[in-house]
Amino acid sequence: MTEHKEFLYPEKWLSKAAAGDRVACELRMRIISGLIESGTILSENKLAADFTVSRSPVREALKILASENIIRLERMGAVVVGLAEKEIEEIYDVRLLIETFVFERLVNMDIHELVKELSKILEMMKVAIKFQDADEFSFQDVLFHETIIRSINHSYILMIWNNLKPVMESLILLSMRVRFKEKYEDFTRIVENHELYIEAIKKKDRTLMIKSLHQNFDDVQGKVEDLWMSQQMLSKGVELENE
Amino acid sequence: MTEHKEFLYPEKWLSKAAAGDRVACELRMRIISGLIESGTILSENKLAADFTVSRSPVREALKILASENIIRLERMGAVVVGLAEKEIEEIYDVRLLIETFVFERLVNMDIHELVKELSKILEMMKVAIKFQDADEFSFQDVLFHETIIRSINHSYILMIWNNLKPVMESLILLSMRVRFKEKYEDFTRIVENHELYIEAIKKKDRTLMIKSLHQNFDDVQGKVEDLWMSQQMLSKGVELENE
DNA sequence: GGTTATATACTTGTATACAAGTATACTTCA
DNA sequence: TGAAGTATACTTGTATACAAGTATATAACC
Repeated sequence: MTEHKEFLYPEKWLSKAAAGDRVACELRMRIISGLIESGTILSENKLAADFTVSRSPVREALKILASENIIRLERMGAVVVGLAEKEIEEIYDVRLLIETFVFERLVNMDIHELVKELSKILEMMKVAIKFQDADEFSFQDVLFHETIIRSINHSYILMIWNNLKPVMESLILLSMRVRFKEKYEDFTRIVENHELYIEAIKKKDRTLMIKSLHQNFDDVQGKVEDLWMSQQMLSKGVELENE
Repeated sequence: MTEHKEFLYPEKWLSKAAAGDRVACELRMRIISGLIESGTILSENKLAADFTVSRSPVREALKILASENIIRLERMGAVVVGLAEKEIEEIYDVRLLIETFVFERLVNMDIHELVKELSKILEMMKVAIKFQDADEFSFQDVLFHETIIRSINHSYILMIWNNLKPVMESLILLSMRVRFKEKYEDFTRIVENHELYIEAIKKKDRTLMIKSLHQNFDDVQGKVEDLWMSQQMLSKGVELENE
C-alpha cells in the first residue's frame, strides 16, 4: 500500500473538480500508463484509503471508468481492463468513424468561424511547444479535435466523444510528455499535420482530411511503445500497490 | 406530488436490478414517453421521495441518464432534455454509423453462428407477436440488433451501443405497445424486415443491409406521433408532478 | 487425508448525516 | 418605492453507518 506523492494527472486541471472526478482522472492515468496493470482488482475500500476520500466518490469514479471500458465492474471488485493494442486500434476505429461523419456535415456548413477557432488553438499549441509545456500542448490538442466535433452540434456524436475523450486525453498526455523529452523534433510534424487538417476543412477536401487524420492517429496511437517507456520511467522507484 | 402506481418499465426486467437502475429505467421511460416534459427540473430529494429510496440510488440514476443525453446535470437540479425530433434523427445517425461499421466487419467473418442466433431470435419475435406480448417483442427486437453488434467483438463499438441501448429500448417499447393495440398489421412487415436483414448478412449484401436498416429505423423512429399518442394514453388520468 | 460445515473478513448497495454553497424571499433602511 | 442586506429553504458533494451477500480459511467430522 504505497502512497503516491506525485499524481500523473495535471492538478491544475482539477481546480474545481469534485473528488469523484479527481479519483477517476488519476486512476485513468495510472491504468493507461500501465502503472496499474491489466487484471488488477480494485477495491473500493482500498482506493478510498489510498486517495483519502470516502467510498462515495470512489464508487462514482469506478462507474465513470467502467463506462469508458477501461475497467469492468464485476460482482466483487472492479478488474482493470486497460488498453492493449486491440483497444488502441478500436479507439482509432471510433475516432475515424465520428470524425469522418463530422467532416461530411462540415462540408455543408459555413466553416468560417470554425477555421478561425482552430487557427487560434494551433497558435496556442505552438506556444506550448516553445515553452516545452507538454500538458498544455496536450490540452490544446484535445481541444482542437473537440472543437471540430462540437461544431456540427450533434448531441449524440458529442456523447460518443465524451466517452472517448478522457481516454484520448490520457493517451495524448502520456505520449506528449515522453516526446517532449526525447523526440522534440516530432512536434514540427504534428503542427504541420494540424495545419493540414485545417486546410482540409477550409477546402472541404475529404481525402486530405482522411490523410491528416490518419497521420494524427499514428502520432498518438501508433506509439504504444512510447507509453511503455513512459510507464517504465514513471514507475521507476514507485512501488505498485499489489497487496 | 403524485404517486405513480403503474410503472412504465417492465418490472420483470428488473428482477435483480439495483434501486439505482430501477429508478433510471423508470425515469427514462417517463421522459421518453413525454410523461415528464422537456425542461422539467428534477430534484434528487423529490425523486428520492417519489420512488421511496434514498438519494444514493437517485444520484446514480441521474448520472446514467445524463450520460445518455436525456437529462443535463447543472449546478442546481437536473433539467430534462428528452427526445425531440432532432435527437431522434441523431440517434438514427449513430445507429446507421455503427451498424454499417459492424456490417463491414461481418463481411470478413464467419457468420454461420450469427445467422443461426438471429434466426432463433426472429422466431421468438414471431411467438411474441402471436401472444401479443409487446414487451417481449421489444426485448427480442433490441436483442436482435445487440447480437449483431456483439458479434464483431469490438469493445468500443459496444461501448457506443451500451450508451444508446437504453434509449432505443424505451423508444421501441413505447412504439410497440401502441402498435400492438392499433396497428397490429405492422408486425408482419417488421418480421419481413428482419428476415431481410438476416438475408443481407447471409449474402453479405451491403445495399440490402442498408435498405433493411433504413426500413427498420422508419419502423421505430419515424413514428414520433405514435409516442405522443402513447403519452396521451398513458397520462390519461395521471397527474404530472409539476411543482 | 478429504469433504463438509462454519466462522470471519471481505464485498456491494443503500440509507442517513453533515458541510458548504446558492437561489428565493423577506425585512430593513433610505 | 427601491436598494441592500439577511434569513431561510433549498441544492450538491462527501462521509459514515448498516444490511445483505459472497469468498476464504479454519475447524470438525467421516
